[in-house]
Amino acid sequence: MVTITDVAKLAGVSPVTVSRVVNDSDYVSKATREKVEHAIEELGYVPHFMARGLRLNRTFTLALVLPDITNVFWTTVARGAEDAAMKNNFSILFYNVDEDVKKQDRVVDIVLSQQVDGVMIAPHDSDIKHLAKLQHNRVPTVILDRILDESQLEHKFDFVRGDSISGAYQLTRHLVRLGHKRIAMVSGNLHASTARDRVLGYRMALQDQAIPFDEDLIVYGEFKASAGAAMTHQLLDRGLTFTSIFAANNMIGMGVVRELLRRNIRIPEDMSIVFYDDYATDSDYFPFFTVITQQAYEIGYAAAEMLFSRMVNLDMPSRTQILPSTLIVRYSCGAQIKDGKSPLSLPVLAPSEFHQTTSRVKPIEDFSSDAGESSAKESNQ
Amino acid sequence: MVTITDVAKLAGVSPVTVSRVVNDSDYVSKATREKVEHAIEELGYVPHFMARGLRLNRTFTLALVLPDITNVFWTTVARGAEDAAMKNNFSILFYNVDEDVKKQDRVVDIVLSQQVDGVMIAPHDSDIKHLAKLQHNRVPTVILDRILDESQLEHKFDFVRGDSISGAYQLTRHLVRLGHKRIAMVSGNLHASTARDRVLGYRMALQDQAIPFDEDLIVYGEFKASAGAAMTHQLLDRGLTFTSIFAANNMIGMGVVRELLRRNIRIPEDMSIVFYDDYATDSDYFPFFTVITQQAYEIGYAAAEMLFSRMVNLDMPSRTQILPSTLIVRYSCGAQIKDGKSPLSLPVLAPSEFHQTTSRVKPIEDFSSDAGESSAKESNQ
DNA sequence: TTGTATGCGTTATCAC
DNA sequence: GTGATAACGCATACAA
Repeated sequence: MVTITDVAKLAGVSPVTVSRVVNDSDYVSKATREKVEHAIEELGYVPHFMARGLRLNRTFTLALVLPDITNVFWTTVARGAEDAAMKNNFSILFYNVDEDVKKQDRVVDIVLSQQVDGVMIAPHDSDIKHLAKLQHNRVPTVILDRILDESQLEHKFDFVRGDSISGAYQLTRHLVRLGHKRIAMVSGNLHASTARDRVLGYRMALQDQAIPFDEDLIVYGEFKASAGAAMTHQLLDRGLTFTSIFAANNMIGMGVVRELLRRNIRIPEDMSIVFYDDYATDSDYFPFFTVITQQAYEIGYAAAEMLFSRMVNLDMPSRTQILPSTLIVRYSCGAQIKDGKSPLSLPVLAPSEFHQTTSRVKPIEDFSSDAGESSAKESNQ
Repeated sequence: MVTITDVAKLAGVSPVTVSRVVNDSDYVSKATREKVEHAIEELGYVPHFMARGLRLNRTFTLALVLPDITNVFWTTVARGAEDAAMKNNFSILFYNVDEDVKKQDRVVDIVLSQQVDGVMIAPHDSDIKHLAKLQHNRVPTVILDRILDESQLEHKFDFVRGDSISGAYQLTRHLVRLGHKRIAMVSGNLHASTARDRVLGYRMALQDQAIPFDEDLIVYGEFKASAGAAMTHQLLDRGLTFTSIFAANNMIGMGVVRELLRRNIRIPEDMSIVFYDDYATDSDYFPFFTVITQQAYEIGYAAAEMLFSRMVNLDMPSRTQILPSTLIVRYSCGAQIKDGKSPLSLPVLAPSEFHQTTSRVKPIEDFSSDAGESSAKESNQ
């Protein structure tokens, strides 16, 4: 590897001078600057971030700790965070923790070891003590998406999140205005404040519209599609009457749809459905479900920016930034039916048909894929 | 920050001994080991990766350079890579380069500065010279998803990708078997080998089925939804006859759907459509489009593993791993119509209605969102 | 089994 | 303007 010393030798100067050129610090005569730049070019020198970091006690790296990058919501948050980071010449280390406290603990330790300059994390509730480690090491930290009970904590965190209560309120009110009185809720795991807040917003909307709350219309589970399907199954088996379902997030919503399809329950003719969180990056291009959409990109972007300002002043008071959500009305509720429009209607299939039609066809074998390449080829996975 | 020396002092040993305990290296008596571990616990010591890395010339970090994390395909690749990395106690730095050569060049430099132990990159074709920097610095590198012309290169890269030719072949053959003879293709940017290969597979399938190839049925553009819509617009305006559209990836596919909807062209009654790449993480939960799906997770996982093996032996011959793709038949082609089944049919709306129905409703203002918090609140974004 | 000395590549400090 | 020196935290070689 080519070091600052190599460059110095070639340019006939001292390493310090090279450093000054690289960092644009102090005064360097135009002549020597050019000599040095030439040498850098010739040798293909790139500064060694670790060495610099060791010296400066900075890594120019942020950590992003998410439940699962596979969810479009988090994906978009990540994109916002990365753009903000890149703009400031920072890199992003990302970790998936799957709403798993153990994984989260482990990742927090790794993040501390990595000496990142800031952490953005959507934490599991029951992990406050471990999160306190971040404070103890004075690592600037922004809590994403969720609320934490900070009563046990010495210092307060910074927060960036959407407004789940208001969002759930809007979504529920929308259903009520369409005439729904029996609205089931397929909720997330209560360890996350978002799940609790969405239930709260739902209840507040019902109350405001003088609709009785029925506890049996709520089911709780993981923020996953499989859980959404399972919860819907459970809900339907209770034999209650309801005309619409509120899915507590996009993954759950997918599961709800799946289970309804399986049971030949049509959307929206037989059952209306709304999601919290949009279900595709650019879902306007394929509009179907009515959703509350959060400003996911902005949440990520704002979180990174909040870290940068925090780095400048570690002792400023803690801040909370709440970004509004937006109701996007599409075809998955009963409204359009009444208006006589032609809604998107999901297919009604017998379970057997369902599996038949979404068959997986084997890849062809009679066809060599590797056209012009002669490199070794493996097919193990 | 608490260092190895602090621990040593508290435990009454030398720093080296602490190092030995932390790294499980050499012999340490049980008694001292316990003393040290106790001290570590008490002080909350975490090893300093940068310092260690400077010494060992390793960072335990991989770089993942993607076009755009916002695309579910890349998201899933990222998840696979992260899981594989985590399993080996490695972290992942991720970068979006948006098919932009400039951004890519910049990121390659950053990645070199970061001294990562390996790089996974889905590169822009016209950037071979810059990619060669990675080889020049002997950074293990895996090329994701694409093929590169390596003729200018001193060394060869490792590759992990799906088989675009075969996949496109299958997708096209599927359409032909359903009776389609005029199949348009909305292709990606030809700088990516995937775009070229998908066109190739498409042409080969046509040829094998003795269907004439019509150059005017292909349009080229970015791998983005907006581009997909624009290309479809362009294609439709040519006034040609065709019964189906092959979208070269999921993003493009979304754009195609959008433009068809805008023009009141029904899917699949008026136009069949297939995508290369699935359009949602768990699209089985919301089955609609017929797609070729790649083993995205496995691609990411395999790429990381390939890096690990490369680290062990930098001089082993270069490898190419090609993962098969799978055709998933759903409702977006003409097949189900002939069978008399009830397909999912996208809504037919006049453009005005379209915008009306997918309206964005303003968030409610008469509702205080911040229930129990007293922290400062900002609303800038 | 444990400790001492040294250096990884960089930059802050101080000297010239 | 430029250079010498020291230090960031850690792990290796070698000594004890």
